Amino acid sequence: MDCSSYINTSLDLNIIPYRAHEEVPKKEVESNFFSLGMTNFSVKNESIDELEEELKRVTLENKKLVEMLSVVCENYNTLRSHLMEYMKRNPEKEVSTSSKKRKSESSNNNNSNLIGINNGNSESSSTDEESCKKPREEENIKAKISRAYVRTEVSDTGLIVKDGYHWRKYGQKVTRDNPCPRAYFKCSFAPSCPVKKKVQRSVDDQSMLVATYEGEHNHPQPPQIESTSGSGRSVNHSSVPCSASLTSPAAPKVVTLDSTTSKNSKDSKSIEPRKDSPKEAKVPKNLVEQMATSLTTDPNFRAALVAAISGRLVHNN
DNA sequence: CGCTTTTGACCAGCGC
DNA sequence: GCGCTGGTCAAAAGCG
Ligand SMILES: [Zn+2]
Repeated sequence: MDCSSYINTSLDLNIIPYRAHEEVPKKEVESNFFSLGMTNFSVKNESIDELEEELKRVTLENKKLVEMLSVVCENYNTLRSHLMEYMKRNPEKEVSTSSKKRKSESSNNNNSNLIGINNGNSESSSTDEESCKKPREEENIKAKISRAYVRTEVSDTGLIVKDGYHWRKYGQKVTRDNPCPRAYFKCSFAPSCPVKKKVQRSVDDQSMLVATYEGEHNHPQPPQIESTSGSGRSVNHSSVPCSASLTSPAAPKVVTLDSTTSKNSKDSKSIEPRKDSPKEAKVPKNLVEQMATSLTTDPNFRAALVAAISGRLVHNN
């Protein structure tokens, strides 16, 4: 198991499209390789042991990097949800069908929107097939129902999806088509914020949480520190590491990033997103968070992000 | 002490 | 009308 995990990890690392995080650890790696080469020249037998040792260290670095990646993914998805909210509010004409009935829910299925949220673990992100195919029809974007597939550990029994908002659970039901219970959440800002969400495990993959969001937040995210412990470094929004390919409408298969090895039960069942270990404070994490917060609340930045991502979406189609 | 979670009761569509 | 099912309410319990 571990071996395969390691392999996956390094594979992920190869995919990492951004460089900001790489630089510091990369130096270490390079120096490791360098000393490794030196050793190789001098004694061959012992170099094998050292090789293994260096391999371990490099693997460790890989894990760190993957952790960073997951952090960045989380940040990205937070930003993305902000973006969705913004885009939906922009053409805001039809505020609410205020559909709480099943029939209207099914009728709303047209403009349902799939988004991915990184739960610190693997995540998948996909946008709705139809509404994205025709971004010209801006009116499709104002979908009030979005769906997120979140990958968690099977051992994690909690139905908690960290998306940056505070939720209050108000119900739980076992549905007929799924042995796993479904949890109902309301935004903690209710009733001023009418957003609700349902979270249920996928029938096929018990490690997959399906979160269905209804409505849009009419408030910024609560001052929640969103980086996971340890590796919160800089926030690099320029790349889109977590965007996954679209799902076929019938089979919601999702592409996931394998970062399960990096999150050794650190965040598995706690809503608390941070348990900052003081050791890792070499980097002014608070500064980074401040920057991220100011960015996410800056309408100019959001507008720019909207433009960039919508352009990307158009280009993809 | 205030907030959240739990959990059974209750209510409203829907199919028959 | 009746039963099934999904969604919500609200009192009690739990937690920091
Ligand atoms: Zn809200």
